[in-house]
Amino acid sequence: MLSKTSKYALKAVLYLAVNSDENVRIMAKDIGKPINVPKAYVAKILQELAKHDIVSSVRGPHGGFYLTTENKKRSLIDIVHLIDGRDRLNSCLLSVKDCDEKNPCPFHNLLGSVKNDFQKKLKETTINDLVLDIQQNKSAIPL
Amino acid sequence: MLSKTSKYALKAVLYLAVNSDENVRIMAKDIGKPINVPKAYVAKILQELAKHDIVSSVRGPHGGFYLTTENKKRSLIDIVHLIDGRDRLNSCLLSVKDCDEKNPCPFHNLLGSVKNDFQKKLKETTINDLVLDIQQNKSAIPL
DNA sequence: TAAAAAATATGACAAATATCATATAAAGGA
DNA sequence: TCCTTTATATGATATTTGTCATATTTTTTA
Repeated sequence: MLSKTSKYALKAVLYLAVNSDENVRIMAKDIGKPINVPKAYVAKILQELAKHDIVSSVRGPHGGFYLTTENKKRSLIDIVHLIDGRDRLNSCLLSVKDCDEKNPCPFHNLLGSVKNDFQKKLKETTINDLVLDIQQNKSAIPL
Repeated sequence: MLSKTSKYALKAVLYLAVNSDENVRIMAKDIGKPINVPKAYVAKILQELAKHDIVSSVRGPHGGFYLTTENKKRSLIDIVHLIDGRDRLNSCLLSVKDCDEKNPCPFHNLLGSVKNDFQKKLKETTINDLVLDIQQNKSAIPL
């Protein structure tokens, strides 16, 4: 449902959400370890995220990646859409070509609601929501 | 969530469920087209399914693949487990190492229920259930 | 203004997944 | 018994995805 890359992206963004802000930046090379993602790969992913304004970054000494308050308001689905494309989540779970509500494939009725739930949650949840959960001990880092 | 291969497997099995029985067999080469799966690949998948008794087969003239009434009673999850292995469905959606109910990762609370739903439905639904849906016009082939 | 520190851009390499091809074994019919 | 027809086993190739490396650009600071 989600590619490894977008899982990595979600973890990286959440890590930044918890540990960075406008004044505290984190370098790419320091992010891989705590979230269990190969560090060169996380760097590449962060670059992509920065390019699309999902995370912020500055170069040079004391630079790094960080999340602004604005950044933190984004919905999780933005991240997934950027990395995996919109189709991956939207398409029929069984990849049946002409499957939709009107003409459901046999798996559609069965799994359609699951898929909708999934999308809905990703859509409704912001990065900040997850940070709050962590702060209220409802869930735990490390990732 | 599901590999392409297990989607193909599900489609192939369903196709056989609808179109074959102990006396009516279908050759590998005739299955790919109607379900939109490369025909050499579907053959390979069917062999794997046959080896594990998810579909039945006979060789030689008038041979082919088919589903017995017993075969049709299987749950969909058996197919997925065989092809993708048990871990793929069970593991944390974000692949966080030590994530479980007791120590949920930030995505666990959010998406855990979706995953459970998904598994539950696959577990509870048999091939035959899907066939019935089709016969009652609740859903449609082609795949 | 030069040197150093960081992100950025690009692409090479590796691994996993999907696709295709072919030789072998079994079954049935002549 | 031999030929044909089919599945089976195996492996080669291609594609996609993930991983790693490096040269370039921008920013800061001395």
